[in-house]
Amino acid sequence: MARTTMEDVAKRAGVSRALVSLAYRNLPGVSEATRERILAVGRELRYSPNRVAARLASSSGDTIGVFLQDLHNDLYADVFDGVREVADREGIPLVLTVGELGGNRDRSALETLKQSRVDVAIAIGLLMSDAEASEVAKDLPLVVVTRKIDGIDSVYSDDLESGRLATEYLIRMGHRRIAFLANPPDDGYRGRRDGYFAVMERAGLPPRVVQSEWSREAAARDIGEVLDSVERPTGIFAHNDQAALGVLDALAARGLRAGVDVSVIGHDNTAGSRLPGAALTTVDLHGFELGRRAAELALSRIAEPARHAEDSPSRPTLIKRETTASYVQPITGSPEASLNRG
Amino acid sequence: MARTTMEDVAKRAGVSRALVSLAYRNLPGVSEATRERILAVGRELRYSPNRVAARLASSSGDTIGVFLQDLHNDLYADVFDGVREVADREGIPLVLTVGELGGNRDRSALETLKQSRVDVAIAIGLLMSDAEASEVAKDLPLVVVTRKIDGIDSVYSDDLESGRLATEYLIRMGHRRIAFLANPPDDGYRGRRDGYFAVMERAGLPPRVVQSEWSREAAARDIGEVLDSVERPTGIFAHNDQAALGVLDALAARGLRAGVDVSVIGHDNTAGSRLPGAALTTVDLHGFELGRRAAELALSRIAEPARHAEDSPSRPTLIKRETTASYVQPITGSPEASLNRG
DNA sequence: TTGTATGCGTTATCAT
DNA sequence: ATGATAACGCATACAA
Repeated sequence: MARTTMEDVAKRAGVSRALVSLAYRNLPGVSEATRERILAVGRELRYSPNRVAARLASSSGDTIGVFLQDLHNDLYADVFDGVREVADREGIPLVLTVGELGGNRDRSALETLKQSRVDVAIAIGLLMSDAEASEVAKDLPLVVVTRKIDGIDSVYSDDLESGRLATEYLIRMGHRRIAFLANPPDDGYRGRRDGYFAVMERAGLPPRVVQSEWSREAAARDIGEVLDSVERPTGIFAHNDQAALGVLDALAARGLRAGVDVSVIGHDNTAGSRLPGAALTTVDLHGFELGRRAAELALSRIAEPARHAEDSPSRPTLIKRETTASYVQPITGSPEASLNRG
Repeated sequence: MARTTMEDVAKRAGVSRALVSLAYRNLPGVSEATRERILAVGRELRYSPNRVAARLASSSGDTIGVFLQDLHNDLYADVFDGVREVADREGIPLVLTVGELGGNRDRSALETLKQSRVDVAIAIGLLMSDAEASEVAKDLPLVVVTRKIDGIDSVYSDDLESGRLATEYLIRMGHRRIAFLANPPDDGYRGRRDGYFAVMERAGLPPRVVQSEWSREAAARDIGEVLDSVERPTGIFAHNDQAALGVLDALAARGLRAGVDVSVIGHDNTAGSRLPGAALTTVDLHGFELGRRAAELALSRIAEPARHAEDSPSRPTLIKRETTASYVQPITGSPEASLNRG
């Protein structure tokens, strides 16, 4: 099965291996006639070039590795699409590797990429610490996406701005009790929180952070406790859409209406957020575009391995949908009312 | 950068390459002392084994290729998780390849897998024709998932049963005008439609098929026309969740309420369908489990390359949520009323 | 245009 | 337990 080698084809076609190699790669140096003949023989013998051997022999591998943190997160799929668009354009093969929700697989997945001798790896949604990433980057040129790490090519959306956009919007809508549903406190991924804090402080409002994990279920559970408290927030900014959907779950479970009883903002503008039922207000970080820029950086890294690390930041956009609404002050002396007096 | 080879380590440790190889693979034949020393030297030299070279040299590659039709479809992510669970257990590396919504990439993606010399490929959501797949399978052992092809290992859920489950449920809920929103008429993927037809015929109801494409947007567009017609269906069975969500879009755009004005059933029980807003009634085909079975078949194919192709069918499950409800007969002489007289 | 020789970094066989 | 050496299938610099 796929046992025939270049040698076989060469012999059968009465030429040397070198010619077969050139013929299959559409390189100059072969007359059109012999190329035809070689390919014909190849088909006849069901020859299939061995990429493994090719990559080992070739000095100029030119391969890009891609690490995807989670196949269930649509944002990453968007980013991947962007990466692939430019990889296709350049005719560069992609080698994929997939992580796992908590980030426990980051290390081994990147290790696999390194051992596969990709020239550079695009890491989408990496969770390992900055220090660990820098360590990896010593042996494997990295381009991190949705994140910024000093000394490493970084493609990201301005998370501080995201935090500001979301929080300011809620405040403008009249909300005062605004909670931030936070991701686990790993390195990186602090911008949204910082933006939230900055705006809350400037507005003289008390921040309220709800720690959670990397899953919709955890988000529903953790925000649930807060929803059951007396001082229930009227606005919630979740660190990403998955978490925001968890908030919607928690609201639904309590008979509360998103966009009516509580306003919710997510982050990423993922496919799920666009759902007619969800209609989640969210912050778009333009995943496809991030992917394209990451691939461009990867290419430039291949072309110039020793160049300085580059940053490629961009601005997020607020997408207003139906889970946010103006805060309407309750009629009686409820906790909400007293808050507004303060 | 990752330039040091086994040779370097061997030299530095004062042993032969062979020993280094054995040491790194935890194979017997190396004394514990020298193994330690070798690994120590390896770390010191930042040595990273070259998988490419290893796979070329190794006779027993034992690698599984995985083709994913679409990164945006959560079902495939579930299947992948299942595949990976058993691959991890067996310590077998996975090589990934990603397709494209219409299926235009099926061919080249499988070709890549073949050229990468994987021992067997698990094809998730393949769209190419049975004939084409059989052709590919001549050179690359295949395990197709969510599909059944004669002569090829097939892991699938009984789609005929899915079609029956969904259609019968709608009929039991009192619906009479039930439409099927169909996927493109490729080879394979006919079961749901056939099940729909069978049940409709048995019930003496006129079937109504709405042809569509592989995307949510197309589904919204195509079902939209039907919704605007006079003989609007009261129940809609969509070939998968993506399409069903498109139906929800179309309903929302017309001010119609899913589960009230029109009942909708999807297929796959994908994460999106569980959304609180969507709350889509759907058919679960247990993706994770499909993935595990596919991986098992792949393993058995590696162990016994010449064995006969095997089928691994399973039964789908109806998941009742909120987009379906009993059909309530309109009061006046509307089209609905006249239908029920007939 | 075509052919030859050498190397790529391993694994695996066969000695020692 | 350890070492020398032949594959593995191809790319490539060089010679013809």
